[in-house]
Amino acid sequence: MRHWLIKSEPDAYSIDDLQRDGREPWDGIRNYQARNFMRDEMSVGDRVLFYHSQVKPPAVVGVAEVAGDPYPDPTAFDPDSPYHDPKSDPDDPRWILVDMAYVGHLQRPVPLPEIKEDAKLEGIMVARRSRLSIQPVDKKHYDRIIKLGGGIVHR
DNA sequence: GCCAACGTTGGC
DNA sequence: GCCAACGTTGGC
Repeated sequence: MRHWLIKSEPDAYSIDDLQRDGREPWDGIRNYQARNFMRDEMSVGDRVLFYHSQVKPPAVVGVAEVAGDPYPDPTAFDPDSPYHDPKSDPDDPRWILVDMAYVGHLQRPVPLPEIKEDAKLEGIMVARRSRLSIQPVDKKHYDRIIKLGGGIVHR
């Protein structure tokens, strides 16, 4: 099993939204590296840190899991979607996604400044100002974040 | 709101 | 195929 981190702006889609929905297609990803992770490297059941960006402070707030196999992102074909991409041909889809399912909240959020200061989290991608919205996370870093967050709780 | 980082586009 | 211009992300 691999571990990941996904970023979301809570104003657009928060961990509470994922809890309410239970399962959600992770659509709108328009970065090739992030797409490749979903298409080629994620497996059902992989655990995913859910990170809130664009808030003060940014923080890991919960955990999701990969809920299904990859398939074409339908929003790419929808002219009314903000994610519409006319260059994505339905016969050769450019954008691929997986569904994410809610696992739980962290007992308390782990803010970015704390991630940066923690010696055991040295090298974690999100501390390096990476703009990638889907990032692989080492198991030891994943475990450390869960520990700093006081464990996973179901609200 | 600023701006650094960085991915994408398009002219040549 | 290079690279300047441009657009977006996202911390601060």
